[in-house]
Amino acid sequence: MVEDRRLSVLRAIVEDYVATHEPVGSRSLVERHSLGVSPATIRNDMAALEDEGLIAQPHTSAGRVPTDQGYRVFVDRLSQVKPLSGAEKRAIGSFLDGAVDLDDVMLRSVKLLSQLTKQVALIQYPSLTRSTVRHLELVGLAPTRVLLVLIADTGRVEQRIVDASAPITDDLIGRLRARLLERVVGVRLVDVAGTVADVVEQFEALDRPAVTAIVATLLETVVERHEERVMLAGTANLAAFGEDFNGAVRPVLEALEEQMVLLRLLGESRSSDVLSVRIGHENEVEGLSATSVVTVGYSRGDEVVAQLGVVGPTRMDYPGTMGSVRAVARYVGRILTEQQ
Amino acid sequence: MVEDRRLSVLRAIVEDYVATHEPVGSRSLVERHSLGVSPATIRNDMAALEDEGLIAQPHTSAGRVPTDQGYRVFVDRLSQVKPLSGAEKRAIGSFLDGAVDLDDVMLRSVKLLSQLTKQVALIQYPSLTRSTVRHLELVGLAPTRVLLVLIADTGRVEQRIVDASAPITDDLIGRLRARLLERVVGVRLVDVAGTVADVVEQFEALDRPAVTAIVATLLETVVERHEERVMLAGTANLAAFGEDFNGAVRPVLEALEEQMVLLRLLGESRSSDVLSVRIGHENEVEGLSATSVVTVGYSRGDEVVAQLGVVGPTRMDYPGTMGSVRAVARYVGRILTEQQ
DNA sequence: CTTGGCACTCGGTCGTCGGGAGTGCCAGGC
DNA sequence: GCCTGGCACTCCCGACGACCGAGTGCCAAG
Repeated sequence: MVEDRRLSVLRAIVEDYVATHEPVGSRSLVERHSLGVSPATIRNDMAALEDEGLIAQPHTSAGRVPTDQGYRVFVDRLSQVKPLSGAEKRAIGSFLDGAVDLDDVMLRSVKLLSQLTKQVALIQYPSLTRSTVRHLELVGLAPTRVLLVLIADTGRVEQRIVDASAPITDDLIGRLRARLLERVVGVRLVDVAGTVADVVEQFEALDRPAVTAIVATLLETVVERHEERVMLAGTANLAAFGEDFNGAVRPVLEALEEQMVLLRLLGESRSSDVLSVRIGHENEVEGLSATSVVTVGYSRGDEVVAQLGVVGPTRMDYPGTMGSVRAVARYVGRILTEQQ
Repeated sequence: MVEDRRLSVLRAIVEDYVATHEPVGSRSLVERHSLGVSPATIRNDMAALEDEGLIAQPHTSAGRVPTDQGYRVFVDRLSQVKPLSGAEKRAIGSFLDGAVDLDDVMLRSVKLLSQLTKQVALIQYPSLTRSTVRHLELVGLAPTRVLLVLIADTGRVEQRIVDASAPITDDLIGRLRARLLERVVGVRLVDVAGTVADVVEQFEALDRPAVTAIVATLLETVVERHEERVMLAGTANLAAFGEDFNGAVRPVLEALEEQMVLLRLLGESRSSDVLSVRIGHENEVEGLSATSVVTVGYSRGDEVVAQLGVVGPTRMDYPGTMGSVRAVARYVGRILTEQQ
């Protein structure tokens, strides 16, 4: 009973702090929430919550502020994901429809998410490794140069210029193309290495240098995790976080410019379609210890193909953010699935 | 003679202000530069420069700061582009080599430029409209869906999913592909509309809906200025500008997130390979009136195909920035040209 | 366990006050 | 005519101190 009220107090503190961005005191707490007890009682509860490490005071005798642990408890036990309003859902639908290709879907989704949440949004491209090859094309560019284009069934197109440093005739390109096509179309990318292994041997010694170069590039394209590309939007919203935590903008921007960091952020909860929330120091990425990251996987068909999410200040509106992230993930999944 | 000294004073003020970020007074000016006259004389010159609108004082009785016009004069008449050091040139070379495709070249270049200048760098993709079609591919995805891939001789690949809402057989795809190939390969993109105009007529009535949809998408792809894509890097450096002009970070970030704005920034000096410098209010883009934009065209062969440049605070190191921008543009041009 | 009372802490704001940097002007010198 | 040293003036900035108010912790009583 008492324990319950304490948690209510914690919830109230989180909500007020998120709304006002100011440490919240016992008096304003009883005024804004009908807790049915006096400020003095609240103070006792607060002292207890502080002992548990869920809230803290910036300075002696100032209001309380939730700690990372406090947010953790709030997210795990005290809040529910807030579903979007009908208007918001319609906005999502109309915003995402009309995307012309995969890049466009990614771009629109990430912009939308940043606008909905007023935070920085990220989206990872659908995984290539799990998908299959839909088509492969070789185009001669110069005597020794070939453009290799690989089209996956996710709609993703990868292109590479191969410099074979050995002459490549159009005839050779044609034969190699045909041979490769019969070996890779419909094959999962991860399996391509196996199916093309003996292709080189099937060509005359004279052609082998060129063929080897092209096949090697193909394998690179397939193996290198090119699905690990991340798109970003809403960095302007960082300035708004900054109101309070100014100066911390720089490390955040730096972290966000590093693809590797973004991948770690999204990757930590890989291949799960359950909302993941990492709060403050729970993030292992340096420079993002004052931010929280909310991510979720999105699917194509019934398989989770990548992650999307947002980065924001720890004092964010978790229920709302989680609702938006989940909703956008579902819409993206729907679009990818339909676009099969 | 006197006029000359005044300009020297202006140059000294710009250099000191850029170095220190603080208003510069008459005394420190004579100390740091061997002007051969007394502070009082400098004060007279400063008063004259102020009358001409080239410098200003933030408050009565503070040092002077260059105005946008002052920077203008500095750039036009008082400074020379600073060539890069040998080490820097080598760094550029090794950094840009090893790019695997066009996207990679763009990405590496823009990152490099942002690191060299410690500012925000932009690069525009090579213009598609001026280039020719190298290859075109149609890939059937679903009964009514086709993936259209267009490869330009710049190395640029455009992809579109076409939903014909009419069945498309593999046979039809094959015939259409062959027909289109003979009409578009080697043709300049701007001329494609002309060469494919009568293709639809050559198919049976039954196939026309599908063919029309595909050709329409092809025309869209060609006409829509898809070359107008811009890549960005170094936004973290914005935080460093912010030391002084804090709070102004937000509008800048917002402006930079808008593709249209970036295009205007780069486009204003279109198709010229002469360094363009727009200072402060000379920029028509709202929110960037406290920044300067240095851009230059880069070429493929002997034709200027797009622009690249940087955005930084008006108090930037113009000679150094201009040197870096020009150098990177030359290297990018070289790579694109070799990669013919 | 709750509550009202009370003393205490401490951050933020405001006004005051020199110090210092810098200016503009003036009169004298080259 | 231009340069220069001197001088009074302006004004920003940081330090200092006082005050106010919000908020706390503790205690004794209900």
